[in-house]
Amino acid sequence: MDNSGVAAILSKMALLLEFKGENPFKAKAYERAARNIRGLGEDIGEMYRRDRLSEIPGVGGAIREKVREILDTGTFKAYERTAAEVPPGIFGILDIPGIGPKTAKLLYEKLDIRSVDGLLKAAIEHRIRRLSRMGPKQEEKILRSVQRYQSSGEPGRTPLATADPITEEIKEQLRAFPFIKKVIAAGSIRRRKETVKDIDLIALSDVPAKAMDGFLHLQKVTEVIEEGNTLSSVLYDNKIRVDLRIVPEESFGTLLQHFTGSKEHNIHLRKLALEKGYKLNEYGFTDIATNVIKRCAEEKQVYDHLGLEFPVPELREDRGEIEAGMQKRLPKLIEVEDIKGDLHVHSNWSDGEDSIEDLALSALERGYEYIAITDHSHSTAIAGGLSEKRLLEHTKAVSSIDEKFEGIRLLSGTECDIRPGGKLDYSDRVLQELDIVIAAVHAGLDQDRKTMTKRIVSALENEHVDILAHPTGRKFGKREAYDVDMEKVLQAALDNDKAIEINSSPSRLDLNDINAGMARKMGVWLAINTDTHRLDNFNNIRYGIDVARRAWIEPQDVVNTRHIKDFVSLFRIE
DNA sequence: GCCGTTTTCGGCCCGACTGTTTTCAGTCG
Repeated sequence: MDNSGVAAILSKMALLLEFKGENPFKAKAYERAARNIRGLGEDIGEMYRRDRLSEIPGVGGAIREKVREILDTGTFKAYERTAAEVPPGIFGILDIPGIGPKTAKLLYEKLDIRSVDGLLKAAIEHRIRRLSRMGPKQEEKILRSVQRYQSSGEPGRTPLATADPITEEIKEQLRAFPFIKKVIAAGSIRRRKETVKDIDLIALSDVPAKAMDGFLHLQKVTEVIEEGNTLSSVLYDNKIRVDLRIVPEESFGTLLQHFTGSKEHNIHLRKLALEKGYKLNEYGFTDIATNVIKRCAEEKQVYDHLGLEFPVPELREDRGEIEAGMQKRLPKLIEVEDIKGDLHVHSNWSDGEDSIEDLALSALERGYEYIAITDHSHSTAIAGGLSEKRLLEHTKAVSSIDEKFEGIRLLSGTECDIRPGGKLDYSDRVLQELDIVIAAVHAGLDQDRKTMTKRIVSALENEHVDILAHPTGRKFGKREAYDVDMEKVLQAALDNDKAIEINSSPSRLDLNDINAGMARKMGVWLAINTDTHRLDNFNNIRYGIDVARRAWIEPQDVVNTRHIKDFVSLFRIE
């Protein structure tokens, strides 16, 4: 089982403990352990084998034993015992926004509500309002929340690339109001997380009431979820929840810091503040001895006050950035401008829309020094994969077009299928003619972990392969990553001097931030590519860079930050 | 259940908003 599988069971245990009303700190302990395992840059199974589970923060003696049990048996006895005591539908109920463990417990004990459907029925029949602490408004709120939950399938997270334009649209409208001085996105959007639950905005205004009113009446607001003086929350365009907080100028920095999160980062920061004698909240530092409040207009002052180097938002996940900040050893992260070329580009020779000439021109305009034209191989027939004969014609075409362009080097390449048995789609004789060979899995995705791992590793052992593309195959909303031992794959890449791709396509982002972080720690080369199929796809590089930054990646970790001269010598291209 | 440069026991981040409440519990981030 992989890290997220182990974390999922521990999270469910936390929910069960909360539901049962046990010591809330015990539930929190399970949740914390789950979170840290999920965000671990190492394979949990490997840590178990090396007897290093106790190194994980939040994993003490008891949870360590449970993790061992999960890895050995797929579950643990205490969980099975606890889960057997409650109806399985409880997890669905707890998933509904606004319903927490206390409410779920009340509904179960008093009304025998065991599922989301049962909850809906009880709300319609007005049985909920009669319970203590409930009332008509609560009942109505639950009803709406259930209906929204059922109509959207699940509360769901929105891919960052979908949320970005919506955020810009709202910011633009808010900025048009004369009484709003400044609007900035905080939360997971600012941390550039791959998916976001909601859009967090903070705004400066001298007339908060007017600002809030303007927000609540934006044209595409479909529902007001919460309404307050400093904080309101709406459903925007029936798609995504948007929170707006109006903040005073003198505390802007502290508030921005607070609302950027992550929650885990903030908790750690506040503990640190307490150790130094301050209570930290979104308004500033309160000196516990004197009760004097220090507010920060600039975000950096918050970190300065604690003696920390400033961590960019992408780092704020409590994955070591606070410790590194204390030692002033934060990484100097890669930026979009560091990218000098794109190594994964499709032309109209296969399933791309544009000619090689147009791709070259567009890349040149972006200031790139090189791109590799990597059309599909023949197994991917649905994408117009090239036969060996066509590939050789393709290669000739690339070099003749290359001669026409000054200032950019066109590299001949392929995105070559790794067949189910591990063989490549082209013979070595053909592959050796190419400048860049990308290997990738496109079909036969349901192989078991061992077979898939062996398949990919054998491709990495081929001397002509340069890069492994989209290493886990996941696509948002379409399919999960296939089962593969990422640590073994990365080790094979390291042993054979291959690069691993961070695919910037917004539906892929593969590697993700956790796996990319693992690759970086192991010292594996990375390539950040767009997998362009249409000229404007080149812009997606931003999203690959986001992933890389969240993985603490610096320019020197990435092969395509090299200038052309260094790049061709690194890949031994003539 | 975890954790410790005041602690191996007694804490565990902090506040806004809502609804049902005459002072607060539950949920969320």
